[in-house]
Amino acid sequence: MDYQFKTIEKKWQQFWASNQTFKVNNTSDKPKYYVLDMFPYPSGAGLHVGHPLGYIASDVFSRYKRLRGYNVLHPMGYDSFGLPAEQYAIQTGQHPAITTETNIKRYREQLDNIGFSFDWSREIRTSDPSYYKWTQWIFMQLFNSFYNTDSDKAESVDQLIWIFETKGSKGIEAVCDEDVLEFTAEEWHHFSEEQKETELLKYRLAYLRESTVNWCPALGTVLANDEVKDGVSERGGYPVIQKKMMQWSMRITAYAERLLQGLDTVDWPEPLVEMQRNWIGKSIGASVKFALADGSDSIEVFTTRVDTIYGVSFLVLAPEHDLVPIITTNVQRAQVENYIEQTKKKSERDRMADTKTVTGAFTGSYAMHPLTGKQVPIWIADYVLAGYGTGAVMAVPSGDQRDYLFAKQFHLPIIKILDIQEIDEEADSRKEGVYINSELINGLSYQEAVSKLVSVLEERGIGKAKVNYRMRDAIFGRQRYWGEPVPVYFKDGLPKLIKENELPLLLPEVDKYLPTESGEPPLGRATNWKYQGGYEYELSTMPGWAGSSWYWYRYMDSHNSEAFASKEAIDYWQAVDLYIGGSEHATGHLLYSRFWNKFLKDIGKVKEEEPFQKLINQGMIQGRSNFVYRVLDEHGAGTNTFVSLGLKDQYKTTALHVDVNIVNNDILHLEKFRLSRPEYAEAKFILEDGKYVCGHEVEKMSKSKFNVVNPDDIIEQYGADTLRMYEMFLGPLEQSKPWNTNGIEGVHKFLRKFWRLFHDASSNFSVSDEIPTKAELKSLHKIIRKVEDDIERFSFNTSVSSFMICVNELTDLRCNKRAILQDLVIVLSPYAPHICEELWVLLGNEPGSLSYTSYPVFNPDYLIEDEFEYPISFNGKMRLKLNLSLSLEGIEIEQAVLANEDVQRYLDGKTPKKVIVVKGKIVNIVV
RNA sequence: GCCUAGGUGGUGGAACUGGUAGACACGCAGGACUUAAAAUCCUGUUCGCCUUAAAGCGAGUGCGGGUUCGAUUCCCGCCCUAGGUACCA
Repeated sequence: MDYQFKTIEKKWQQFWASNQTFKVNNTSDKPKYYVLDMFPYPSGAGLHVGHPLGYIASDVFSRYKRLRGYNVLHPMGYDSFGLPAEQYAIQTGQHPAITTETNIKRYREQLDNIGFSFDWSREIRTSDPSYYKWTQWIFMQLFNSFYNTDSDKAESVDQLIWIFETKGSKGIEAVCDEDVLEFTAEEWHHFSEEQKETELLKYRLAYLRESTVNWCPALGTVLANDEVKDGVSERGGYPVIQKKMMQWSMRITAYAERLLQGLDTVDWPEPLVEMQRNWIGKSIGASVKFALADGSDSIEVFTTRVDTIYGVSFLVLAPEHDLVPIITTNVQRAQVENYIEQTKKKSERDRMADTKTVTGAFTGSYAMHPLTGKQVPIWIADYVLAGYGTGAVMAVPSGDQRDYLFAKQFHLPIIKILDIQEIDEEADSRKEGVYINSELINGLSYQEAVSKLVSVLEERGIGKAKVNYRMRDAIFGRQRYWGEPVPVYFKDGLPKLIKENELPLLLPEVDKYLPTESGEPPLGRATNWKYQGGYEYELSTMPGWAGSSWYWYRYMDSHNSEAFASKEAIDYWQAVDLYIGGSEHATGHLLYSRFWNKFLKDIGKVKEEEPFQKLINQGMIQGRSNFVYRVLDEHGAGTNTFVSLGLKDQYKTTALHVDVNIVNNDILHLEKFRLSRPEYAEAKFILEDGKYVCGHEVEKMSKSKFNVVNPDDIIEQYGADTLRMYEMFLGPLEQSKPWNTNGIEGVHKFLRKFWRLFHDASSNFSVSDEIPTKAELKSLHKIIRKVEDDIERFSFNTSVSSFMICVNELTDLRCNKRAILQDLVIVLSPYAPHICEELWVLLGNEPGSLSYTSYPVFNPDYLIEDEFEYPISFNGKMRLKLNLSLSLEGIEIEQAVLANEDVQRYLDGKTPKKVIVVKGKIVNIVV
């Protein structure tokens, strides 16, 4: 029989499903191995060929690990809460749950077509109440916890209450808001219930806080940064301003140091670790208080360069800083208010990105320099961000470039503070030389100055050494419908948890998925949605990252109704051994997940400090768009004539995207093009060599660019095994690359050639039991070792090439020996499981046993060589090759090479200056 | 702007630890088989120069420099592209 991939693939997919071949138990004699993919958001567009890349890699790896004797957990599910379904609901009125269900069905069909070895009995969906019940439960634990910096872990708020009751707030070691009260145990007892709750909220890990959001007054809603383009809403183009709002937040900053330390213990790509380090942004410095000149208040700044304090010539506050309205003088008020208005229109990213234009406003007030007592003016500027540090900086123009530009722009003094500083053109941030113009530290070096200053500041109570993190607490509320409801109601304006046995708090029905007329989130539309019939529920929902911050535990025990996963399951599976996903999650999902994981560990629910031991980023598959060129007439209007790429320069044209699915190797299928749209029915073409050649460009894969390639179409034409191998063949897993179906023929041909090894000229199955030759064994053992090495270092593309080489060799050797082919089937099976299952059974093995057989043992004896073809180079340029025995040592090789007449011809009578011999590698002759 | 990664033939890529640049494929060109097509197989294919041919010469891994007997690989500077930048997931 020919290679009938359609029949074979359907057959084995059904076999795996009905026999539950990949169902895995939470107990086994084998060592465990947990392979996890970042689960997908089921979008309406379905899977495109970019999505399965990581899944195929992890599937190859999982299948390989099974062959290596591991009990492999390899699950899949859906991150099914999210904005797109809600946008669609807004437009169509369709309930997001229905859209989501449809999309998931489609995803599942598409995933099934590819032949993954997932254990589908463990499937999860974050939007399913049986799942989000536990997301809400974790929220409740966070609400009920505070971070004890003494024990360095989260502890129960009951514990905190006990401390307050017995000792008051004095000496409390906890991460909390800045405005906490100081009180004695006695005072605490006299607090009203309301005062107590207000105070406790300042310590809870899930708490309410005022934070800035993109507010679109016209739409009456908060927008994601994604939905804001150039300061206006993407939908409708309405103005967007920055507005403060009470929001649920997560005190992730409490975990900053542990999140940083943990990075040293995981096996992640270094760039990703670096991104997380930068995100956490630990900086060691000092906080310094600058008293206002009138003595009414003080401004606290954080600086990493306390040594430059004598170079301070002004202070800069973020425009949002609380003190700004208070200290602004009447003379300056109009100017300051105007500046604040301007700032509100800019997003934080715009403010950071624009370093060219220097803007700011003078408040009219002055602060006192804490050491010299001199007056320094207080300005506001948008390069200072309210959310970072204290929202105020001491400006040192001689040492900081932004301060330098600011000082130049507004004619503020620039004070030189180090003898080596060169500040004619720009700021000089070096820490070398000795200090000048710096009273206490004149003549000292950097190290000496820092320690002296810190002790002086501490002594005088105006500053102290401080560690600052760039990372901010994570906003946890979304003014959206399609997310987990927050299990909180309000009593007397204070948040209270619902009872645990009332979980899940179900998402209520609403008439529309829009904010209410009064600007409340969509949940405000739910009728009769009140706790115990009277209390207001929290109307915002949880963010997208809530459900994905713990999901790997749910897979361990996905049907458990008593706990998010049983203790036994958690103890057995421990951490994820291999996690594959995109690097776009570097600082979002991966940081929040680590945070929740650490929290769950603190409260004794899980064992691991770090949830993902090894992590691999798969690159993004970009689209490869094709273009046709429409000829323009003399008025610049489009005609119905299209000119081929090579001739387009002779005409005035516009490029139009054309569906890549009607283009083959950049040649347009003319009939399909005419049929693609009514207006193209009569299209005329100017061809080159009888063909229409399309232009191409690499862009994001998206519907609007007509460059989306659906895996189903590829599978229909070539089969799942071809798709799997081709995705791996495309290039290194970690690298981003454009999808181009052009090369797929080669992989498909390979599989057919592989199939033919097992069949005679008339397509009958035919293998022999003869003893293999040395050459055949060499070919087999090369591939056994190569695939082993490649999979262990996640270099899947090079394996595919090697398979091709191996099959080419065996074809040349006319090898159809069972002793070779049976092992080759096992080695190839992680990549192309369907064809291998079929051949495995044809070879006389038990159906389904291939997945759990053993990977062949590599024997190096078959690869030993006694000769090597040495490349002989002259001055590093390879000129010829010489076959020499590998038993020869350096000097013998040199003699043999120099004795060669071709070498002598190249030398042309000259004596070589030097001969470099690397045994088994190369000979280089320097002339 | 900042953080991170990448740039090698017409195309995807290989070269794993500083040692033969372009493996393996696609495409293209030529050929075999076939009534024909599909399928399959064979040969060639980095560019330029020279040559009837064999062979030979020169350049070449984004650009400019450096280290080295030898650099796609290491160092310095620059250009371009992609991802992230806290409410897309």
